[in-house]
Amino acid sequence: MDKQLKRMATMQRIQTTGLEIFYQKGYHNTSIDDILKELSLSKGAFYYHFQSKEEFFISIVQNLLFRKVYSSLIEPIEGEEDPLNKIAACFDNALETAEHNFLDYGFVLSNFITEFNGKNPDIMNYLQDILKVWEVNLVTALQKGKTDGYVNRHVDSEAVATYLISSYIGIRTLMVEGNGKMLRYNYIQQLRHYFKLIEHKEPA
Amino acid sequence: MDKQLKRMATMQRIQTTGLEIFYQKGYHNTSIDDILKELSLSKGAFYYHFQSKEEFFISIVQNLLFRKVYSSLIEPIEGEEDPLNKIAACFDNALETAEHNFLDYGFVLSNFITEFNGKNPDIMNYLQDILKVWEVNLVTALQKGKTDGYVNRHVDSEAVATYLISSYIGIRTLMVEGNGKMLRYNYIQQLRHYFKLIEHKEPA
DNA sequence: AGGGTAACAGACTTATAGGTCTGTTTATAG
DNA sequence: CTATAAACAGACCTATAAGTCTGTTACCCT
Repeated sequence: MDKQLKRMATMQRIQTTGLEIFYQKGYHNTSIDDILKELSLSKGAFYYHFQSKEEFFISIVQNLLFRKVYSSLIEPIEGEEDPLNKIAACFDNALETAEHNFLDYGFVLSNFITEFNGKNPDIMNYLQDILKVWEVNLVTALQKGKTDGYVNRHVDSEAVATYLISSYIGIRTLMVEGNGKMLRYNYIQQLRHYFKLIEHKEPA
Repeated sequence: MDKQLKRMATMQRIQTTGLEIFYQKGYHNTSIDDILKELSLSKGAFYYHFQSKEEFFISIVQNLLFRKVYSSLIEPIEGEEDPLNKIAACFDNALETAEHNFLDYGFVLSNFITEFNGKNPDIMNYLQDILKVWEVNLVTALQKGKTDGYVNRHVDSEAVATYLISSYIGIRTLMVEGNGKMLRYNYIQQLRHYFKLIEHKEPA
């Protein structure tokens, strides 16, 4: 009984620091030993729990990465009214977290997408699934915003979602260079500016 | 006399296919042998011309990468009137090129920034220099647009530039997943939408 | 024409990284 | 308490990749 728990605990431990180091150094630039060293674990332990480096990474994507993106970028918007303000607040919040990281490595998801594109279609699918969920959720929120009178009925929800995701991925990529505060401020300013165009306007 | 030319030609050859493969597979995932194999050249040739893999990569960044970004994203806007339309056309053009690549690997510059962030400050500087040139050029174009009566005087040029670069980096990252046509269409649509807000409005 | 050097070939060295395998510890069941 | 299997340790194997070094070819200069 307790064995199962211990097993899960160890796997979680390895996955957690695995994601951390993969995020910092990239998949190809990280060795299994790098992760094991951090945990003071042995090769035997690792390969007892995971079949290979690739299978290990996929398990991280499905478990930790998805939840990470979901809790920070999807859940805060889901089901809420006034989607535009919610999205802006959610993005601002996520960027604030990034800004206060001493050394920021960008948006985890897009980093991996960049790294695996054209190299590993299998992993790419798992990563793009997360993107899809995000996009669908944004579109749903925008559509709901229309019926609730927050979003102009003439806007193309899918196009807006694409544009939002693009800009977010981009600003997170730019923020790695350091002056995150300025970038965040400018970005949110323009985002809110952009939202003025697509929000519902009361007929005068 | 001719020696010098031959030297330059060979170096160019190695650099060109080097950039190609680094772009496709990433820096850490490409070996010198991968490049040499493509060229049917030997280790001796490579290390005769370049000191190390890193120095080789930096030479590529300074020579080829800068020119690539410059000619496709900076030069078409430089000095032109009506900056907003020019920028939209320029972006659309760049995205069209990407769209028609059978297998797209994203925006070269941001790919490398993602890969080297936190790992090699030296290389990062060279990469960010290119970004800086791009940003400065966009800001200049927007400012000029103000005096020429194309851009609203109240817009924050630097914030707009940041926003533009972000969205472009993001859309290029997204386009790797395949349906580039739809993404490009949606993106440009929203971009032009956004531009309506910051363009100069004639007082009624 | 031939000596000398630039340009290149390719075997070799060394380090690292993914993965295997055998042995040892630990914990639970009977 | 002990047999047994899970959980882990760590030496080992093998492949690859960066970089070195010696030898060879090609071209220029006098």
